[in-house]
Amino acid sequence: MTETAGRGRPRSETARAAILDAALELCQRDGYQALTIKGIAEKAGVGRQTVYRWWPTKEAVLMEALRDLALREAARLQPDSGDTLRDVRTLLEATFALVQRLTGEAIVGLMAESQHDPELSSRLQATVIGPRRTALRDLLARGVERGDLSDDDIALDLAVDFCFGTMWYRLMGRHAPVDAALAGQLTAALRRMLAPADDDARHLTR
Amino acid sequence: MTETAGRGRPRSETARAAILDAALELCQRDGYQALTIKGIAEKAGVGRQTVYRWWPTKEAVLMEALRDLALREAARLQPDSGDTLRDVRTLLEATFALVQRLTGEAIVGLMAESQHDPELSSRLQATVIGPRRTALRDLLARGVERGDLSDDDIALDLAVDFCFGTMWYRLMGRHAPVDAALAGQLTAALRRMLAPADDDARHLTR
Amino acid sequence: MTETAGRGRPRSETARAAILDAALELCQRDGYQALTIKGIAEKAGVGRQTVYRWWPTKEAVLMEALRDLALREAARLQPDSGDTLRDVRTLLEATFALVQRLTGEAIVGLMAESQHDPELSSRLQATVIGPRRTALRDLLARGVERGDLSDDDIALDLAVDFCFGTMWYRLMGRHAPVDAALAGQLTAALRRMLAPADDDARHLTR
Amino acid sequence: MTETAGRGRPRSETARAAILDAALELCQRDGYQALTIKGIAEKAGVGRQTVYRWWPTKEAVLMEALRDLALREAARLQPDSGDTLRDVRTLLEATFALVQRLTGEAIVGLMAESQHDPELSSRLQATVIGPRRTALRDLLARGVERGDLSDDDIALDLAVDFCFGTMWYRLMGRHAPVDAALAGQLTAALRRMLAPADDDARHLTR
DNA sequence: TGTTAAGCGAGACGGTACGTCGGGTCTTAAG
DNA sequence: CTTAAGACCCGACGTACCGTCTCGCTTAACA
Repeated sequence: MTETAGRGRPRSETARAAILDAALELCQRDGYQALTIKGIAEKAGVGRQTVYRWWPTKEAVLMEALRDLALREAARLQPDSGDTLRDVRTLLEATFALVQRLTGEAIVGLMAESQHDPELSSRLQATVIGPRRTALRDLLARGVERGDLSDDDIALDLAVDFCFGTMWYRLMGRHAPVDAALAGQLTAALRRMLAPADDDARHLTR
Repeated sequence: MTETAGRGRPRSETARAAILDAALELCQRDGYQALTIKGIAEKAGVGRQTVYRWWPTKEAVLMEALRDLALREAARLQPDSGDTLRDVRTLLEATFALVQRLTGEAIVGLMAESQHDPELSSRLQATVIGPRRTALRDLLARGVERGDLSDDDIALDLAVDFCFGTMWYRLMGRHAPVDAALAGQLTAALRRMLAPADDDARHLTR
Repeated sequence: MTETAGRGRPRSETARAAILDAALELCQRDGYQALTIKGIAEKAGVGRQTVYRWWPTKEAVLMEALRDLALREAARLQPDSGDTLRDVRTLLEATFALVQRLTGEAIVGLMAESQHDPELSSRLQATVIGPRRTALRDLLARGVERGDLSDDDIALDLAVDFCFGTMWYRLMGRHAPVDAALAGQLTAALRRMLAPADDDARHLTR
Repeated sequence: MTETAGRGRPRSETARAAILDAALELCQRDGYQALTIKGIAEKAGVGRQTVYRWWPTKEAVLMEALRDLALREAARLQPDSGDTLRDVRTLLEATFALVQRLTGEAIVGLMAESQHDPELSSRLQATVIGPRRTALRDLLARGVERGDLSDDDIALDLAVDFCFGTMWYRLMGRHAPVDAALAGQLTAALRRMLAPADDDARHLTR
């Protein structure tokens, strides 16, 4: 359906994969700013035009590489152990591990770039940021339904910002690690923030 | 004291200011990636070499521009109304206003760049991120001393990450505004997170 | 034969010709010292890199332009009318015309430059100076074989220096024209210098 | 008369000499094209403005340096041994030695430059080329008066071109040395060219 | 003897050309 | 009709030198 005709030489899947791999690797090695279409093509052993034929910019190449990665990890986004905060913790740990492993540099660069590129911004949102955000939001909302958490909408959104905001802030500022321990601390803090408004906690809501 | 020799034509303060202004303005107009030393020099009405003479890279120019801004705003960093959380809210509002007004783009770009430049990373930390972070941390610590807040160290650091993490996350992702309302919500959430540890909240400290 | 691989976009002959033309024209218009690769590229309507891809310096561009000119004129270098001195005169007239028409400025500049560039010096010798020199030398040598001229080797070399030395000296110093009249005077002087050592001239050889 | 007022600090003769020396030395070391006012000033241990105050261009600096040299050598230009051709030989030997020793590079460069700078051309003529030319011309003319040489004016001018043309041609082309031997050969050739006009040589005068 | 004015070394200033690198487009021959 | 190769035009890079301009400091002649 994506392909119109069956004629002529078919697109090389080898080249596609080599380009995406090269893009991610170079971005991690030399940084987003130093990433170059010429460099990607050379590293991938591919003609420059082969990159331009399929992607308009280096941002698009990175986006596709990240999307491929994200798809492979998507399964872990919807755990359901019955314990909401345990599920939250699992999701955060998976996310932190992924982000540590290979994409921090690329995504921060893309985010910087998206400051002046609304189209990139929305694609980034749709592909990388949004799904994760939604997954966590859904998990929390399920907790509210189950009565595990209070039902304050603003607090729910803020809780998501809290988790991923802290993650990005630390990735960028490097003042503290982004690891399983952080997942634990965040989960614990969420427990307090989102505790059901029962008698014991009445004084907190004020 | 900063100058060793008194000989030769002295540095032009006019040129310095014009360059810093031009850098900030162009960064906001066209984005960090599109910022160019050539562009800065032309906008400032200055020879290109005059930029290179004093700053090695566009990052350095931006850093100095941000530092100048930060110094001018430094006064607002230590309010003391007697009410810890009111002070926190004041600090956050001031920070959000500043960041909205003119530096978001630049700082996000610098942060992206600092992913592969440890030296830039630490200067960014020392100049822009750290002071604000410390200011908030100190405010919270004072609250602990006064008994307004619980004394959990991890929770304190996490609270700072919460505030500024959310700020950066929203600045980058653009999924929600960074304004006075957010300051209010964050302050309210902090109230719950850092409520003095009474019996009801003992489990949080683990 | 000169090209190894047949792949990739072939070199543009249009660009090559435009560059050589522009170089000669600018050199004549503004002088050798003012000649600039940037200027050549712009005049030729060509990217700067296209010049640098094929020639390392402006000297190399000029050399190739002169060589092309020389090749087109090569035919006139070996006249044979049966009368040696008539042939000499023809050769000199052709050379003077060429040098007047368009290359004086360029060649003098290259010669100045070649004072500190042995490689340029030898290429200049091989391409521009040498062939002309050899052509005249051969003409004179043929005259010696035919008995038209005396066979003194030193005198023969000196005669060549006489003709072309005078040409360059006048081109540089501008104290006298380099024209057909000079060709006649030189030829006449050569007749005396190189007269066969017969009875009438014995006293000249000393 | 050249100086208007006697007030203020007098010009530093030390600086003037250092600049002229530096110019000549750098020109010989790196070539005319690579000669730079900045380089001259630094080599001379002098402020750049001190060069610009007294000379408008590097050409002017070189001209003055050459003029100073020429003045010091002027004495040798008018030998009179009674034997015209011996005097010629002496003049040529002195000239060749001078030119070899230190000025070839500079003068060839200036000549190249003078192709597009009539003012420089005439100053070069007046200072460097002309005097030598005139000296030789006068020597030959004296020979004519004495009856040592034929009185053909064209031949006389051509003889001068012959001597200095050969010198420059060899200096530029480097195909043969410019030394005392050449002075001898040229003198010998002149003897033939300018032999008193007897019957055998009548046809030369046309 | 103190004032004054020009020259001095130093070095920053606004410019321009350098030679390199990457951008994005194009034109080949090979598959 | 895609691929690798690579030339094309364009323009930013960071450097060097241009010629001009301020500095603080001599260094005399004048007052």
